[in-house]
Amino acid sequence: MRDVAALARVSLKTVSRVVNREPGVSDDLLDRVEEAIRLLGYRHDATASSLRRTDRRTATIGLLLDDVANPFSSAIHRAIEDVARQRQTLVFAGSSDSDAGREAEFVRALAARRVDGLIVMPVGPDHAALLHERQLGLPMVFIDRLATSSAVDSVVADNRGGLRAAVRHLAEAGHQRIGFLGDLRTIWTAEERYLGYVEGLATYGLQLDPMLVRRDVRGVEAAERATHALLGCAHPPTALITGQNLLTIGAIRALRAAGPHFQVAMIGFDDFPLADLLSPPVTVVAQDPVAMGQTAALRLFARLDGDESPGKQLVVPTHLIVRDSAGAAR
Amino acid sequence: MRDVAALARVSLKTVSRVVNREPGVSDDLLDRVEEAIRLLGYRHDATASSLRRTDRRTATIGLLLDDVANPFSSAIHRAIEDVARQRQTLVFAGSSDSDAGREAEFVRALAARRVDGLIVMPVGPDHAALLHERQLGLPMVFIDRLATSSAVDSVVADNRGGLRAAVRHLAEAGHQRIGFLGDLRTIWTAEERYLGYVEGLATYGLQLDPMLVRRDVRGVEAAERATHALLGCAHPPTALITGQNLLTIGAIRALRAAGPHFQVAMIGFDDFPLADLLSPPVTVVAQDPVAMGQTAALRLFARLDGDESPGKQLVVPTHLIVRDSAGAAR
DNA sequence: TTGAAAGCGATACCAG
DNA sequence: CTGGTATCGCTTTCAA
Repeated sequence: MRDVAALARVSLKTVSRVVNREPGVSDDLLDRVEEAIRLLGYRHDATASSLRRTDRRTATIGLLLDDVANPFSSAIHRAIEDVARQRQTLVFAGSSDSDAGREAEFVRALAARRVDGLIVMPVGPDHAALLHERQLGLPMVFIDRLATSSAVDSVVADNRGGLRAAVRHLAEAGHQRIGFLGDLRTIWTAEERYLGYVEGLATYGLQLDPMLVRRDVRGVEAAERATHALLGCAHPPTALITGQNLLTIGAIRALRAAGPHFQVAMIGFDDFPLADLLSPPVTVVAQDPVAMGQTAALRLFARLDGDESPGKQLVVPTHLIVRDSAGAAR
Repeated sequence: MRDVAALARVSLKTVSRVVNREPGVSDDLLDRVEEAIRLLGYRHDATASSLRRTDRRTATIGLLLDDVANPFSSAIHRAIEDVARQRQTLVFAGSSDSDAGREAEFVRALAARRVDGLIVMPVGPDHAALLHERQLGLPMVFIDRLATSSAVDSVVADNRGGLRAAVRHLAEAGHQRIGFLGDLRTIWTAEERYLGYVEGLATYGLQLDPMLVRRDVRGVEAAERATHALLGCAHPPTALITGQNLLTIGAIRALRAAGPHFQVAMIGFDDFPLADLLSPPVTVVAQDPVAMGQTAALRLFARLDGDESPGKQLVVPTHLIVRDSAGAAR
């Protein structure tokens, strides 16, 4: 910038005005500066700029997901990117793999780079480390998992409602023995979905049989094993609800291995591509990751624009997509 | 940092030494400084640090993909993140949507934030804007699409080899009329796969019938329409090769609509989850996005570590996964 | 081992 | 409309 100023024979401040498109620069100087910028291949340094600027904005946000390669997470990521771009904001994305240590490390790294805000899918129920950063002044929105503190907003899916709808659908088809596969119970959504399952059973007059429930199941292969175990027990379920997208896939594999067409009805939580082309097509409780991402990003930017109201808890509806895997009890 | 120095009654430089774990600070002062850091909730400012530091590193890289939500892209993203984390480096991720304007905008934004390097899936054959940034000093690795310049490295899949293998597999099963669906021909991989198809036909003594080829097909729905058109023509193909993951899905939908079990054999380029559970299971040419991402990241970091050799072109193998959708001609 | 002073690239404030 | 000067938070250089 010094070089530009020297070449254009103006002051530093004038170059700064041109670069920031501030009004009140004569056409003559404006041309000279722009010419000098082109000649020297000058590139504005946004980091130095934000250091000196009063608002200290870096036009940068952090996004911490469970795994950027999971389709649910990457759909959220994309939705957030689209909102951020309209604000000329770049997104640092990272994966926690449900590991509190990685979460803490990532948040530290983001804070050190002075991101303007953070959207995070918290790893566990203990938000102390995250809230510590929040108190130090980092605006924060939780996505997919509820905040207990009113210092942060959260955007979550209607997990319980979705599970109740799934139970209802199966109960109305005559199922009495409905199994459930759930992710790590430290994950908020896994707990909520389980509670929705329990509520659903109660609502539709069904017994909760602990033998039909497998929790803390993580990943495709564990789900496959858990489903096999469920099918092999003394009184196997006639229907199965899976509480996460990878668990759904594992259960489908196990049911498929047990017979060419499912002998057991099933409903998955979270829709996935090609669910309608499997045999049978898989009934699911669909979430809306795009709406969740958009909502979270808008909330964060509202905070950056000065919204100081207490933390909101925003719930995005889920809805049952009836395909064919959850037919009548046999 | 000033406050920390004041509270610990030491100089700024001493605090800097403690924060950067430089040797040669007495235990006494070290304790005092660490205590002050804790008391004040001091957070190191990595942006100010890199501004002053001689190497000017920000420990930040940019990653520009076609769409962060595409499973192929997000697998690459994850692999790059894992390599970057070992170097304490954060990743800015973004989607170009195959739009040259968005690509240029994103690269500008990254350059302004002084990323240490860039991994990019170039939108089209014209790399002028990207190479301009490269010349200005931004280390750059192309992923998935070949660089024509020796100033950048590229990591690509063996697209032609994969396509030839697919044609061979179909030819050996007796197919004579093999159709092809390709993405925008401005995309390097789309062109390469088409050329591999043409080469394959020539190698196995088959005629290239332009009526069986549809190019510039973009997205699931367009692929569905193109497949319907292909099936409806005077001499329809007995087998179909799709040149991209979304096109594969569109073709599957169209074939499924035409009959419960594929009347037409097919092979998709790029593997996808559940391909083995469809009816019939889908034979594909699998890429290895994780290896591609790792390789690209390692290449970039090698450059950052001072490797000044001419740009390398690294090819990651593809391999045919034979399932059941590409059986004998009927 | 420790610190004082200069300066990274930019913006803010105020004077002309 | 334009420019000089202080300063953002930190590292570097060099002297003590």
